[in-house]
Amino acid sequence: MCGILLPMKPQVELTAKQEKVLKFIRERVGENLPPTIREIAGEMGFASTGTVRDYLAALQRKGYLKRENNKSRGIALIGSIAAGEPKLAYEDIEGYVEIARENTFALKVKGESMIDAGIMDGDIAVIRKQKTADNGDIIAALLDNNEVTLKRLKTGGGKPFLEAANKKYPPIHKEFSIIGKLVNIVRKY
Amino acid sequence: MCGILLPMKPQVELTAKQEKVLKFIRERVGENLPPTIREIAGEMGFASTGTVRDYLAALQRKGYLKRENNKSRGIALIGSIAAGEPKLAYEDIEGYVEIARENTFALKVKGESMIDAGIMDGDIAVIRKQKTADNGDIIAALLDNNEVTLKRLKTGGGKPFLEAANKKYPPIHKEFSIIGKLVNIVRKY
DNA sequence: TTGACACCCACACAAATGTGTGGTATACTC
DNA sequence: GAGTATACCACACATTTGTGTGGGTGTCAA
Repeated sequence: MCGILLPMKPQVELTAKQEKVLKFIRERVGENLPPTIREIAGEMGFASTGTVRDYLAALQRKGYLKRENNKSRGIALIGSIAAGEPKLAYEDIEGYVEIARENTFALKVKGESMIDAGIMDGDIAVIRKQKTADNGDIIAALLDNNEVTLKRLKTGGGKPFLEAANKKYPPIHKEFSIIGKLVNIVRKY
Repeated sequence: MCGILLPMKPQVELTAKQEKVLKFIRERVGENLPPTIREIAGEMGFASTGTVRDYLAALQRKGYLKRENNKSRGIALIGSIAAGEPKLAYEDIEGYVEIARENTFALKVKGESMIDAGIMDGDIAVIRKQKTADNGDIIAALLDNNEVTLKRLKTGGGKPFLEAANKKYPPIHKEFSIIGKLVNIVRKY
């Protein structure tokens, strides 16, 4: 199955207002910065921090979040999915997906020669510049005709060569130099 | 052939120590809570908060992060997608590769059921939340057993169903609801 | 009636946190 | 030499933030 990392556990019912507070917290956590107690109060229109504490205590008791003492913004969500209305488990969502950026360049993949490695026509390949690579690495290589190509490097015993990830394409035994190593693939739908 | 094109903006160089500070911040942001100035000082072994401020100022000047004034943990990274956070990107041909960020969440793909669509185990799927989708769209669907799955939506004539992109997996005709539509795939090597 | 809970408030206090204003030293460029 | 950047420090200060204590209302079930 192409399932996904999402913990499931029996849900305790929330009231409408608790739901609203939780929703706000989720939004903020999604934006990578959990709210402070006073930010929650401001958003909800509460005049007292004590009110927010009541809510946080309830949400914690019901298993929706964890808190760290004496720590600013120390609210962490606990993932869960409720039957019916999907509640997305932010805990298992990658907080941020890092794309290599330093000493890199990007190129757009043309063709199908790496399709068995899950690299498709039109994908963006992020390449980190380096002159060497290990056996099996996918690299950007410069061929002697000045063409740049994305292939798997093979350094078995003899002379290194380039291998496509598509049986229809034969290995390349021509001269080449390594431009860099593939570090990311980004695809748009 | 896999080929060509590329420009990529040269990054402003960081010193080794600046790199180390940035790495720590990235780790913490990845754990969904940016560090405080004193946490950075503690980690780096600095005795003064002023030292950290010098580093943050340098990293900000060089375009690696943004800060919000008078806000605890108000450090935001630039150059990585933080679910919801503005700004990703790094250049590619036309300017930069943008990854959808509004109203989205990210999931880590498990399994091989979409491999024929070039989606592999461990890939990060960026999903835009929406309740409907078109025939042929790849969607995140919530099954009745609370499992979330990534599949292609088929709305031919009769009842909509889910289709894997791997012949070994049969279509799913169970009840499901649409959580969102796949807008990006990001893979790390 | 008692108790548990949801749902609010005021206010004080301590801790955490960001900021400001000074230092010192080295290295490099112009 | 002046200027700039890096790389540290000390310390005071204001603000932000979490916490504590105490108060109130209403509902609902036992």
